[in-house]
Amino acid sequence: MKKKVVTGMSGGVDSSVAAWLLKEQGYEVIGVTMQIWQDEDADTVQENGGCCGLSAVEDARRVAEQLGIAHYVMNFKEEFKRHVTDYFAAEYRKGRTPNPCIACNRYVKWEALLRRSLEIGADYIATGHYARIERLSNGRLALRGAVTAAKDQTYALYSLTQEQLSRTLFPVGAYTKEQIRELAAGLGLAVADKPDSQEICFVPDGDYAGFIEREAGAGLPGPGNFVDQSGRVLGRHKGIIHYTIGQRRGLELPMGERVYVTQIRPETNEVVIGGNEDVFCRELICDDVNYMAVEDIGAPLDVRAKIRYNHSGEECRIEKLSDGKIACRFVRPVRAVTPGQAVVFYQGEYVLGGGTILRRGNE
RNA sequence: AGGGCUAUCGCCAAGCGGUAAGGCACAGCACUUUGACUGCUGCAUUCGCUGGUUCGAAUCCAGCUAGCCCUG
Repeated sequence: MKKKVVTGMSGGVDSSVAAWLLKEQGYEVIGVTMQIWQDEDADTVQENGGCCGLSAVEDARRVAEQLGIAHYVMNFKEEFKRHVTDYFAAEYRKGRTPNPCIACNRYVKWEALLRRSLEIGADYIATGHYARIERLSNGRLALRGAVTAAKDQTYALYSLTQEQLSRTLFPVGAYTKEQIRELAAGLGLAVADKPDSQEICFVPDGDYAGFIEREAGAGLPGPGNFVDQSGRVLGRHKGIIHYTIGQRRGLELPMGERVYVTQIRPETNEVVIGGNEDVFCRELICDDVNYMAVEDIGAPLDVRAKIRYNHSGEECRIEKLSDGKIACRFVRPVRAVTPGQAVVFYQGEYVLGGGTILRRGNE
């Protein structure tokens, strides 16, 4: 009997080809487009699409029809609002910098979508992410980097549990982006040339602060002081939610040299400013850890860590602390360790695990 | 109300008679399936104001205005 797989179809090239690949592999494919943000609103439909683009449903439906597979729309607006949108605003309000894609994967795709998929009798869920899943010799399932390192998306998927991994298929992970586009073109899919998505899907204009203001309304932290390391006031800032660690642009501080945000202090509503050298450090602490390639870690381990989505990774030694947090000490200083962002640990091409950055370590 | 100094792009700042450097900020674009970083491009027909000298002035002269400092 054919295994059933629900494929999340965003209307983009990757997930479209993913659905086709699975069908070719003999699965019974059910295309599902998640309704997570706005309603299909013709005048706001953008060309860029995206992992959760606004024109998603229409494109996905057309592809499904072309591929000869079933297609449904599932409403996850509530889950998305609670775990992504609200979380996003709450984090900024606390002076942290969230990664909404990771939250969306963790709570919306691999909790809500997976649960509902299993409920309708599916054996797996699949997406168009560039990653591979492999069974290790220790019996654990782990993510392995995509064949094209440049497109690798394992960073955004580090939080998947063994149970979730055992129910997941990433068919495009074994291909390069070029191959995927060629396959799409060969199939005559209209989305073959659709641009890659970028920016936060629910903030298509890039103005995330404006989004938070519109969504959160009143009660946001207001203007405060820009200060230097020694506490000297350098100017006024527009409110803590407008800044992130390592940021230079938008500060409106003519200091004569380039200056960057080195710290955000929600308690005092201050944003600390410093030179480029001040945004580097060699240690960080993370919590909310998910172990993937291993069940746990004992002795300190030398691994490679990525501290943001587009990060080549840096050698470091990780050590588990008594409270379950992990201290990560880098061989070379890393730039802009940012609370709220994820740190993902790699052993070779495999994801060992990862966590949420809490703060810089004690240097 | 005597004496001195300074007034060049939003901020800082070159320029010293030959036809407005640079940095920061800012804007746009590129890069990017998070926020950032980074890169590229743009950004004073005009030098506090008014006259004068000169072939030619931001650069010299005079007056005015403003700010700073010193002296009753």
